[in-house]
Formats: sequence, C-alpha cells, structure tokens
Amino acid sequence: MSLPHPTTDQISLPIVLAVLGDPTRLAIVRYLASKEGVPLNCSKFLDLASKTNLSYHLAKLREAGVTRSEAVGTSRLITLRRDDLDKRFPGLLDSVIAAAEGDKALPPVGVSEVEVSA
Amino acid sequence: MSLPHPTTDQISLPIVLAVLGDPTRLAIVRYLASKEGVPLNCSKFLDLASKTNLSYHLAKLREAGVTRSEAVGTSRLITLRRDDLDKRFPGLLDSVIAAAEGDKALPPVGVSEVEVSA
DNA sequence: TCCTTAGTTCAAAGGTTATTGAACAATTGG
DNA sequence: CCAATTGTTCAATAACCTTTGAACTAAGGA
Repeated sequence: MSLPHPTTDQISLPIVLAVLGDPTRLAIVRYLASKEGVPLNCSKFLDLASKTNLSYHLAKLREAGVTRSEAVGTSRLITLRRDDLDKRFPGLLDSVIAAAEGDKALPPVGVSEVEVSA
Repeated sequence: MSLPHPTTDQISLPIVLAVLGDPTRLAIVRYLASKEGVPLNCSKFLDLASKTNLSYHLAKLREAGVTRSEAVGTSRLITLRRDDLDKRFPGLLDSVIAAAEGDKALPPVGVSEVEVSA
C-alpha cells in the first residue's frame, strides 16, 4: 500500500453512497467487480474519463474506502475492497452492483478491450 | 397525489445513491422506514432540518423516486416508495437501511417524539 | 543518461448543492 | 372574515464537485 486509506470501521455509509452516486465512479466500481481478484491499473479506465479526471475519481473511491490503490513501480494497482465493504455493510455492494445491472439507463459494464489471443 | 413523481422505471440508480448520500435525507428515509405504512407529514422531520430546508430535501427524495408526497389539506403525507424501489432495485433499500443501522457514526434513527398516552 | 510511460498536483472555470430568511399560497378553525 | 397552521418559492450565499490543461514526479528501459 502507500496512499492513505480509511480503516474498515472508518468507512462511512453516506460517503460511500455519495461516491457511488457519480456515474463515472459507479462504472469504475462495476468494472472492478466484473474483474474481481484481478488488480487493474488506471489505464484500464481511460474509456471512462481522462487521465486527470480518473486520478480525481480514483482518489475519491480510495478515500471513501471503496477501493484500494497500491503503488507498484510507476503503476497503481486498483482493487475493490470487497471484504471490508461486506464486513462493514453486508449485502450493500452486491445490491448496488445488481441494481446497476438492472438500470437500463446505464451503459453496459466493461470497457472496450483487446484480448490478447492465447 | 399532486406533485410530480418519476414512474418506477424512470428511477435512476446514480440519482438514488446520490440522494441517499446526504445525511439529512438518509435520516429521513430511515425514519420513514421505521414507521413504514404510516404516512408522515413534514413536521415530523423538523428535528432533522429547518422547515425550508426540509422542503428542499423532501423534494429531492420525491424527484428521485424514493418517496411519495401526497397533498392532503394543508399537509403533505410522505411515504417511502418501498414497493417501487424493491421492484426496480431488489434488496437495495434494505441493505442501505441495514448498513445505516451498522454505521455507528450516524445518529440513531427516529426523532424525539411525544407519545400520547392511551 | 535520456526518453518514455504512468500517474499526480495545481489552478482555474463552471456547475451543482445545501442552507438561510423573507415573502408567499392554501387550507382550516374560530 | 380573520388568524393560525403547513408548507412552498425566491434570492442570496457559501461550500463543494467535476472537469480541464499544463506542469510535475518517479520508475524503467534503451
């Protein structure tokens, strides 16, 4: 780790909800959830916002305790803090993600991606 | 009814989350949920904000589709749109309310109240 | 060492949100 | 009709949020 993260019991519900209430950040979280276990770096999200703007939104998510950012070389590896969120607010993350699937006004999850052939 | 409300499928997840992300509105929703079935008028929430400010927050909740406001005489009867929310985003409202119970940084639900003796 | 890559920080602009008091409208009871 | 009760609307303010480009730092490869 390296950047400041709240501890599990410092995570605040209103702040989490407000943070997830932004469409760009909700899209980031949905994408992280769809790739759970795989740490992603910021460049994976460039379809969602500019580099500068991503930095801003990823900081918000981190400060709210929704994601974890680990500095590795020149990259940041971003992961969902699912365990902590589930411990603190059981069922919340899952129902938000399920709700996002059910909201047809939202763009489909995932980012345009080039799969490298095996 | 009387005031504009979104239809069930017009309810937007990001907007609902953002609206619930405000502590005053979250407190209103928690109180409504604790008194489910009982329509409350605005004066029940005067512990949470000033009259003017309540008008603002209750309008936000109504416009987001979280509550229903019905004009009755000089009052507005406010109810949670639980059926619609459950249909649109199953489990979401319950996990938010449960999460609020689990967040010790939030004030306890409910408003100071004088019970009329039977 | 020099260049590229990955991301952050800064300052500024523009927009939205929350809160307030004063004034307003509408219903109801005397 | 008059007055009280309920709640809304308006204008103003202060705070906060989002987005941007330019400048920056730090690590890694040639």
